[in-house]
Amino acid sequence: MPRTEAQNIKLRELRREEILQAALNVFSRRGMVATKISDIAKEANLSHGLVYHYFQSKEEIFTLLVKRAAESSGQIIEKAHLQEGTALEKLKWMTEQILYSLSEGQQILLFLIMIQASTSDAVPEEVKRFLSSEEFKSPVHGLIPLISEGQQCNEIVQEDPLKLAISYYSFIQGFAINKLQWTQCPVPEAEIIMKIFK
Amino acid sequence: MPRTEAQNIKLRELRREEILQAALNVFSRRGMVATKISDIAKEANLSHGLVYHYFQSKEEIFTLLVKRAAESSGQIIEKAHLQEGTALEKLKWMTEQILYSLSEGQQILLFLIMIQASTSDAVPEEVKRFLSSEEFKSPVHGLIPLISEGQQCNEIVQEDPLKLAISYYSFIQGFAINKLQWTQCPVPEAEIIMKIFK
DNA sequence: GTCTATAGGCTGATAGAC
DNA sequence: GTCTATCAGCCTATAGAC
Repeated sequence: MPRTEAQNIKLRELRREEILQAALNVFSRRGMVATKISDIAKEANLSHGLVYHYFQSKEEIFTLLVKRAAESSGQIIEKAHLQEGTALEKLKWMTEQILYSLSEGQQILLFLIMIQASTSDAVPEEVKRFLSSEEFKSPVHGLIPLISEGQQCNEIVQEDPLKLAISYYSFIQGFAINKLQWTQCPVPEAEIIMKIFK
Repeated sequence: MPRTEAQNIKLRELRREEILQAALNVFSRRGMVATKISDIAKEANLSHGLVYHYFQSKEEIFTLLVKRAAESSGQIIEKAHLQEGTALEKLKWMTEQILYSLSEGQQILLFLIMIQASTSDAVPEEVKRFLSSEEFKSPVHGLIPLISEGQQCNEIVQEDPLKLAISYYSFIQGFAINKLQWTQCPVPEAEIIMKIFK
């Protein structure tokens, strides 16, 4: 009995995910340009020709991962807004979530893809367009409303919210990089970084 | 009258510097692999063939720049140690120096080369060897003595010095990246980041 | 010292067998 | 769906003219 159409679509989707996951692993450590299609194929245990059966090009794969990373970083800020408690409590919750997600699993790899995408000139045009489009909201700007809210009820120091947001996000990005360089580096407590708001 | 030998050496050294500077400009934005020798040549206004008259390979140029960046980041920590004042004052002085140097000139480019070198697998073997050699002392470890000193006279909070050093250095690295992404981003005051030590 | 021309190798992408 | 073989283009590095 042949597989139904729905099953075929599902299988195809599964295989695409396998390839995307493999690509994420190699892209995040080697960057887009230095990664060969054959590296991705090897990581996913299939032939390089097959990668092109599922994706049109290396650039398409990279672009998909960048969009996924952007979505993921947008979601955590959204979730923080929806959290119970004061603005400062929401920020602390978010910080704990991020530090935890950076210390386990592959969330950190999405983070690094995002850093690559936004710091390198050698990325597909579509990535550049996406990052400067309305569709993409930078994490720094997503943080500002939360910080301003905290300042209004005097939970957070009266500094330029933009500078605070940049400081906060710098720490997060920098920690992701540190973690990649040195996998077993200890994870600082959320309280340490929260001090910049006090 | 022909140039003396000394003048020739000097001229050669100057031209090498021009090429190194051009390479730093393009490497820092595109990464080593995505940078073509012809990109460097174009940036330095000379032919790609001539680059090979002064350097053996693209990898040699990149490796030289990594070593230069490592030296530069080591120097700032050394200078901080030699500064007058308490440990906390030394740290603040260093933070101001770094934030200033990241907001002007090309110091930031060396910083970014260092980040690339230590986060990417796609770097020359010699860079990997250098970064894991005794010769190279990571900034995080350079900071620990200063932090411990501050803790002994109770200027600095009694937290794991390693976690404090990681937090501090994460912020610095992250800010360098932010600055690259968004050149006109405002520079936070040193006081903001110094709060993590309080 | 500086350039242009080119060799040689690698890789992204495709074609076609199974 | 999956693989292997291959094409075409690009890039590093060299050779050789000026």
